[in-house]
Amino acid sequence: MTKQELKDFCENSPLIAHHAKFERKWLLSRGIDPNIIDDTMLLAYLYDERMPLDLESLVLRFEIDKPFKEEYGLDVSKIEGERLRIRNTKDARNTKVLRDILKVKLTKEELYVYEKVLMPATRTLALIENRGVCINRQAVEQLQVELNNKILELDIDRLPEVLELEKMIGVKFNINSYLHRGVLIYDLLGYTPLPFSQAQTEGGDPSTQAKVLRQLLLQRKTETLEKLLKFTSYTGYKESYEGLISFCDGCGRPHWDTIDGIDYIFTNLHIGGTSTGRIRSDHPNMQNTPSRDGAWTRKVFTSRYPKGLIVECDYDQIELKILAGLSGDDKLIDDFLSGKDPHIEMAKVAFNVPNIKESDSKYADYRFLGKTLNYAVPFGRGAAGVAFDTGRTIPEAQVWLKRYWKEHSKLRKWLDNVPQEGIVYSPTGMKRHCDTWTQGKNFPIQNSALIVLLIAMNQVIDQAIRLHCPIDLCIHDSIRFDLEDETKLLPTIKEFKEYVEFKPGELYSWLPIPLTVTFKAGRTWADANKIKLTS
DNA sequence: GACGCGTGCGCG
DNA sequence: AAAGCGCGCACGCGTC
Repeated sequence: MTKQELKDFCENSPLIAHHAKFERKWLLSRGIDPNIIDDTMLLAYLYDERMPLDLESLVLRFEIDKPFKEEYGLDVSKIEGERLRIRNTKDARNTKVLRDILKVKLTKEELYVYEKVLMPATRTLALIENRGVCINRQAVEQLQVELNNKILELDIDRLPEVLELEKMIGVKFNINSYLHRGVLIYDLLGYTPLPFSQAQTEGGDPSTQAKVLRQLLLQRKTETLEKLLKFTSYTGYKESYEGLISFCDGCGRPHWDTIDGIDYIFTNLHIGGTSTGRIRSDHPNMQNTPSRDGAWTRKVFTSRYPKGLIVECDYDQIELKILAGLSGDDKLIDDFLSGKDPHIEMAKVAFNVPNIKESDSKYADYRFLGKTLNYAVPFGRGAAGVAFDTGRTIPEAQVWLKRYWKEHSKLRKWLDNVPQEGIVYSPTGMKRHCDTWTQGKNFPIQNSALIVLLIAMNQVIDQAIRLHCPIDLCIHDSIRFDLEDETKLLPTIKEFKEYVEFKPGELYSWLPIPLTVTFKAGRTWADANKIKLTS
């Protein structure tokens, strides 16, 4: 078969795949855009998100075929010739049977979201993965030196309590050992453990996580604890970037490559495998690159083009808007429609700072804390948790929570009516088998937001390529682009907006709030907030 | 020496 | 009665 014949066949015949994104990646990188109409991996995921999704497990689970003692369990790349042909024929037949079995098991709503959103998304994600994320290798090496210097400057080994600890245990202090940290903080530095369950480990010991240590620091400042906090975050970044640039993943595939002298990271974006429908990223995980305190380390990610810009498109408080729409909570909806910032509104009441202004030096910190509460309290964070987050006492938090729920009575009512366990449906048509009530409350929200992102990306992906501004990453509620020509920034995002923003009721009939985005752009990912364009 | 689990940390 | 949810990854620690 010639390449042209393969192209004609793949683009004109209706194909069934198991793992369509994977097949598409290979074909798309060779200029073939296959006409895949079904993906048994996605169908199985929609049927039961807890199931193992590999073909062999599914074929056995639905009793389609007996296990092949010799063939299955064997790496396909190690099978050759006639045996490979037999194996592939069996796989193809089993995939078709599996498709027919699964399709009748799904509801009309599930099939709708499958056909209209998830199947097209396998193509979108394949195109994104094939692009790769540009990274400056020299900058990474420089960053490692920078972080090393910061770590050395802290001079942890010379701190009196660390010396004492080493004398006590007879080995070198190890920041990664929770036993070492526990003894150092609670025994040698003499800090009193916080009285919150959130400040304890699963085993009941006082936790040594940074969040707890920051609370302890508010009570009593010590040089050792301050340095310890910095030390953990610096070593964290260092390890994170070391992982990023290590040549191979666990399966021996390179996940970064040099093409025409430019380095790229090729992450995997998985559409299945999460309980809520969210996209996962692994080998390496690009969805957890530092963006808060360590945002400056993102300077190693640059545009692949000499005159290019990294452009980021973030949805404005999408999950909170969906929560407002689904619950019909008047207070939340009014806040959004009157243009108030719900996070700073939350901070004003929760921290008792009604007059905080944007010019205040603590404004950003308060807004961030308000945001954590906005995404925690509705989903079940209680008085103890809120007290822990805000540094208030539990009785204070109880009073405040009571007021919050009184103001958001409709939200409360909606949340109380979510099924306590078992199958929970999202308005998108997808379902989840929930173990706890809090999972049930969270699922429709995360899932509805995810579907918005997928629809937006499906709509914008081809335009983005056409306008020389391809998508190269997505992180839950944001889409990352790499713009070739910086002078085209304004017209490009103006066109993108048409595809990614939605009017009230346009996507979800129950959502009376517009879904808007904020575009940010910059020379590197670290300064992709220098140019900011809001609706 | 390999493995599972717990802990902690990065992100949304 | 009390409870945030969703991920991936690296490391320590204990077990086999």
